[in-house]
Amino acid sequence: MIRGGFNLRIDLHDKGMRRVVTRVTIADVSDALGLTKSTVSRALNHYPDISETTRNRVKAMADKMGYRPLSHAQAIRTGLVKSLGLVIQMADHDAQRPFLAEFLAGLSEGASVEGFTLTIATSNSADATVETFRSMIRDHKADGFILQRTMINDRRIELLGEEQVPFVLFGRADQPKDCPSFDILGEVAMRKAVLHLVSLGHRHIGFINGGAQYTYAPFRKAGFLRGMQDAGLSVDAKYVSQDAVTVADGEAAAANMLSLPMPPTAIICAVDMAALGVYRAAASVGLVVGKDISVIGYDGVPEGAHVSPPLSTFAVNFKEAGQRLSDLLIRRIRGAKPHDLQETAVPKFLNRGSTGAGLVDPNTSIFTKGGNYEN
Amino acid sequence: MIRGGFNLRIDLHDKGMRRVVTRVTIADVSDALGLTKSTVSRALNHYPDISETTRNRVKAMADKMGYRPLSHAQAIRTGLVKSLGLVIQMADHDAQRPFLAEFLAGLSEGASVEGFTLTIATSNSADATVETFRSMIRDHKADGFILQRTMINDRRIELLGEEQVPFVLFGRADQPKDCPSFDILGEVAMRKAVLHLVSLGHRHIGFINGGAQYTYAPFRKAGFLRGMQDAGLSVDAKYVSQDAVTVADGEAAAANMLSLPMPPTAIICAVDMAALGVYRAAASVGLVVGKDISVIGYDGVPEGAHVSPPLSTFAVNFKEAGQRLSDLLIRRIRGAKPHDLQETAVPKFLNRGSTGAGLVDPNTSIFTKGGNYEN
DNA sequence: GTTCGTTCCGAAACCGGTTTCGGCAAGGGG
DNA sequence: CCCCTTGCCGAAACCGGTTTCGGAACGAAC
Repeated sequence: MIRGGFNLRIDLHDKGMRRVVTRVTIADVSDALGLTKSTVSRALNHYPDISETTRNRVKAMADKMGYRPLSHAQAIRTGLVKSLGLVIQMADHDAQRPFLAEFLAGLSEGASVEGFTLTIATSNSADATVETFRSMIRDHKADGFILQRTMINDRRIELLGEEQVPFVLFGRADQPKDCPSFDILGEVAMRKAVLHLVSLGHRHIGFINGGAQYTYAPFRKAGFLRGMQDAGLSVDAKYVSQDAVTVADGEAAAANMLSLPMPPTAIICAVDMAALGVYRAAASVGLVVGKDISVIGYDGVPEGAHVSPPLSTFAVNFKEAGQRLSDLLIRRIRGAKPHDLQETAVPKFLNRGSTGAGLVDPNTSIFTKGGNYEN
Repeated sequence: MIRGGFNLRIDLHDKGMRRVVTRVTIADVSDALGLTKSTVSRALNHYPDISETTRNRVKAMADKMGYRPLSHAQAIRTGLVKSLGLVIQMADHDAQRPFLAEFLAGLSEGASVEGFTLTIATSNSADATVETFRSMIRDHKADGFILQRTMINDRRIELLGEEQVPFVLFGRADQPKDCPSFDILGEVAMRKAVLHLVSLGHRHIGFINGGAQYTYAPFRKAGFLRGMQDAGLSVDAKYVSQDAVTVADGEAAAANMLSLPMPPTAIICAVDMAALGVYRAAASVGLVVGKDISVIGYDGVPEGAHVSPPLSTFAVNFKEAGQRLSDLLIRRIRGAKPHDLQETAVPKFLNRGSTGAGLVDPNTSIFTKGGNYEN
């Protein structure tokens, strides 16, 4: 069996003399200084029993010689591979897919700041996802994991909890598990959407919620209800629909609402793809979006910018999310308490033209109370 | 400094006795068999100096005990970390972004079959990309790299060549460097697009090429020219445009062509985003796509399915591409010759409605010769 | 002038594997 | 019967780091 790897290279300097060029190791550094490996190691790892003078000499020599510890060599003793794991579960309706690149960019940036890398895997089903996690944990491919698309009764949380592996959620856990997390406050967006429509004169507002298995759904619905309440409007169950994540889902749900005796003049969707379905339902009954009916989505998918009129929606900053998640996870790996590792952000409203005046004179203010959902 | 990592866990079995559960190592296996570590290692790694009997005993015991070698422990001796590297350079116009998930899925699948994982990083510029590669090579984060979006005079190829690091191209190299690669034959698609339009009666066909810095551009243009030649049509330089990768680029290029004395009745775009720009240019001069003017794109971006009429285009199977690339790269890492590691595939035409009859009676055949571009 | 406590570093074990080297036993040829 | 392969495995070094342990040197306290 031949020695592989490209850190062992042949150099053709010295008049054709083949010379094996190997990387500079900790022993090279210690030899150059007349110290031992252990001293150099401790000096570089901030052990307290190394004098400041020695530490400085070591540091100087180390980067003069271009020494960089090999993370997988460190790993075998420390148990830390300096890598963050991400398992991407493929789903056709996944609205996050267009943003995967940005999300990864954020994760990667956040990780590289602390010298971590990103190890990713994909899977095709929930079962496969759990198996992939098991395998990555068993082989210690990462020191911790990022879980996107938090679900209700999430098996990943269960598994990682049992195995005592650090993780961080993109989203919020349904149970009060006190998990490290970063979440976008969809409820704030949904409430804003309601108030925006109300200010345009709408009074009959429908709501099409997203995937029922995700924890975001109850939050977004709560935001919608809160907005309606703040506007002093009552909510009829017929104007509220569930579990629409695709264009077809959205179209069906909207077709239903639009066939009611008193159809809504505006529809808010918890996900953009459903909102694009509303466009189709509207078109098929001869309604012009932005005029006869107002639509507001959530996610900021690129398709929304190319329909007519462009879909007003709430854009999520996935790059920032990724960056924050990496940071939180690394701190978790280093021992921080979950309670100190919970952050949230607010999505940005993109007012692009799919909303128009409602039936009521916009000047008729009906606001009765404030509420703490603002921002 | 405290021992980190989650492979060292506390188990609370045995009536509250805290017991340290450590993973099963090669020494555990050899002890259980009364053999030495070295024998077990060689047995599992197909060394020829181990008897078949012993090898079978070792294998049986190893998976009875659930032994799995730690890849980073192996790495320090073998120099192989069993990981494939991918550096994603972010660019606003990147048409591959919507397909990143599929691409990663393919890469991940292809990698995991051989026990490899995927290590990814992102960068914001060409310079940053090169620096990221340098850093990943220096720290040996991967045994080889996948290079997507092959460019003309690609600095990544240069660097990886110098450093003698295995890599594989998604696309073809401009110079005859004999690199391992997987590529989609855009030229076949472009030729098909021409012949399709010609069969509909079009005689004045414009071509808007994609990013000039990418190696795909000359190929796609060649395919267009070949199609025109095969159809016996001459090509006027005014009907050929370069370097359009965004909607705005495509719109500008199309506006130009449409303002010519004899505007084209059909336009082929090397990238979908440019084709979406053609839609806009057409609309602004009152032309209806699919009727007054035909448009064909390339890539299969999701936005194309949501415009009206849906954009006819060529879809690339990114998942397959990723899977093939992983396979080729792993074989390269294991020593296969670059010459044996070159594959291609053909994109699939999605005839969705953005093309219509041209000015000439479709029954008037003008085909004179075949050519070897078919498929 | 001991004794004791610090400060700081070296020696050596260790992590979990792989690889080299050598040697024992069995078998074949002379 | 001896020698020389050949097959097969053990012993030990090795990979590049980290961590434990112990002790030398020094100053302060008694």
